[in-house]
Amino acid sequence: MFKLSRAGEYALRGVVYIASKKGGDIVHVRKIAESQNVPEYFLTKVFSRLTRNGIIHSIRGNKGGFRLSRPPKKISVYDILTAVEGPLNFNDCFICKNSRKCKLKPVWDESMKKMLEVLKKHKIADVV
Amino acid sequence: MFKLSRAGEYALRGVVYIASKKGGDIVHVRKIAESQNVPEYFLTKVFSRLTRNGIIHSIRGNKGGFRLSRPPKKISVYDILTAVEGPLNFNDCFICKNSRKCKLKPVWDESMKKMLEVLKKHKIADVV
DNA sequence: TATAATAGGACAAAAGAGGTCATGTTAGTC
DNA sequence: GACTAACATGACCTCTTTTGTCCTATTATA
Repeated sequence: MFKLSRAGEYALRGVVYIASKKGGDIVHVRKIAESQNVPEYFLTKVFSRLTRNGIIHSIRGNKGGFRLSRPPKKISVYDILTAVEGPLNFNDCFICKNSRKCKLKPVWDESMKKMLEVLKKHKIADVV
Repeated sequence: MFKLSRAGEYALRGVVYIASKKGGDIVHVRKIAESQNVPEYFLTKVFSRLTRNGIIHSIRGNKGGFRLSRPPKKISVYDILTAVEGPLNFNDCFICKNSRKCKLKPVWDESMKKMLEVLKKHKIADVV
């Protein structure tokens, strides 16, 4: 049930990899894919989601690549996962769509909230 | 990513339904399926997992059915989900299988732990 | 013995995840 | 300006997992 998707995993590893490079260094997807032993084309997809969501910045054209769009201490694990997976919306996880007095949903929501708090608290700078 | 499976949802709703009945009352799967508007045969499957894992007790034969195998205040949401989904093992969710000094895994583990604490804390008696 | 319930395996259908590819766009370099 | 090497994106394929159905066996009651 609570499994991290490949996309999420690759995104985290990719961002950590970029963060481990010097400040404004531009990194190619191929380089990352090779170093992390991850399928290149798939990683491209994942990175474009990170780009669209403002986590990383892409430079197109020859000599292009990616760099972080803000310092690692300002990017949380949560930011990356939501960028890749869409909002970790616990309203989707409704238990009793039928009854609005369902008491299970608050439990589920609370558990999600606790989890996300942890993911928000930890920044990429902490895990490089 | 963090979506409750149908199996998990049905299990929770089924157990809550049984708990809402009088003490030792025996309930038929068909009855539950109808009242919860859930596919009967699938619910059968889910319930057999709950039975195997000691959450509910099955009575076979004519006039058979299910009842809780312990009082609702001793059954947590966590118990039910793990019975249905298998252990919510966060070791499966390894991020960097490669490097054992990966700093992402502790973050993931911590977030899982927080979430599961909530699911363990809340008992069926609280949500009936 | 008939009946009505659970047990569980086999299997089909549907959904989702993971991965690949082809084509387009962009910008640096010669 | 042409060439080249990078990202952007949509289409598509494959594989796995989840969800759902059905059939047969087993069990217990009346």
